[in-house]
Amino acid sequence: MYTIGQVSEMFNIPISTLRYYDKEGLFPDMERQSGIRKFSEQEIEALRVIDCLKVSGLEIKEIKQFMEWTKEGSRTFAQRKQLFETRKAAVEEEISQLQKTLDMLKYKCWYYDTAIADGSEENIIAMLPDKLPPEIQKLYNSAHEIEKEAA
Amino acid sequence: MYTIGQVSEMFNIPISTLRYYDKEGLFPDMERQSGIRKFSEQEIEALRVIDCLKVSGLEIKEIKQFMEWTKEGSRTFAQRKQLFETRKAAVEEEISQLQKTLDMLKYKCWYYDTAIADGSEENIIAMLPDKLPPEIQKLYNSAHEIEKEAA
DNA sequence: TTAATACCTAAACCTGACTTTAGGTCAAGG
DNA sequence: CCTTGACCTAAAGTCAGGTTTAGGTATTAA
Repeated sequence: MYTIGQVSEMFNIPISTLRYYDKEGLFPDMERQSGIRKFSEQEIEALRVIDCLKVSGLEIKEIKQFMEWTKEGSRTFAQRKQLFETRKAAVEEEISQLQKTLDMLKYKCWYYDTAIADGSEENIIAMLPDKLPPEIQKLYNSAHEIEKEAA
Repeated sequence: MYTIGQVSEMFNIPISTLRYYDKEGLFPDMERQSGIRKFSEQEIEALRVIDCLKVSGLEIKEIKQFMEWTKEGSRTFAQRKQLFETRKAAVEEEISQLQKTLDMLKYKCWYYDTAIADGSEENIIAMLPDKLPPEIQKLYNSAHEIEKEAA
């Protein structure tokens, strides 16, 4: 059993945030001893799930909904599973968005590397939009949503 | 040259957002014809960069800063390159966070699959924290930040 | 005994990124 | 001529997710 201060230290989350989460109903079963919150393993695991769902794009209200399902026992297994499946798909989608962002960033890094070496952007601009070095052209196309044309 | 309405359609961005970006200084060179905004290729490319930097975690103010650098010409190549390098590192970091989130989500999917099949969580709980099936154990460890212990 | 800590609440406040509102200009079509 | 549609501005409003403030309790340490 941990106090709010200990949990705050362990997870590097402000105390005010933990209280806010509690107020929002994210720890529905948390016990208290003369008014003082006692975080058990259950709440610790809840914190990991909260972080996971938050990162996956869920709002606090929706996370609360999930926490309520867990209180309803085996009746809600299917709903909970569905939620995680949906979140998984969302995160996979987000990763692939970030990969595209990364392609743009890599392209821009190359762009400025080259501009610095050349002292100007002129040479690069002359290569646009399809005479870039092959590796760079791939990044450029990905970042500009240019699909390979039919043969 | 495009009107704000055309750009809004092309990129699926609300007109109000485009005006907001303009007001925040994200299109410092945009021309107008009798008060009406004219989006050129320059602003179109700016929009792609805005999206990229936004996704990478930059705030609007910081993106404005970048747009101002581009106006200063070759003098700011190095700063701009540095910015993209930093953003690249940030996005790589975020992707790896999402990978860990994905491990948690996969673990939870397995968890509820199994719980549904068993009709209860008991069997699973009995396997915690280190008697899970090997593949699942990996996900669990990753999601719970458990490093492999020294041999 | 008093002063520092660690905890508590309710309610106000903050921030970023938009969105909405209210009121106005201007060109084309019926 | 007058209405419709696409544009414009300034300013107020919204929303999520916290954070801060103000005031209070309980335990411990000098």
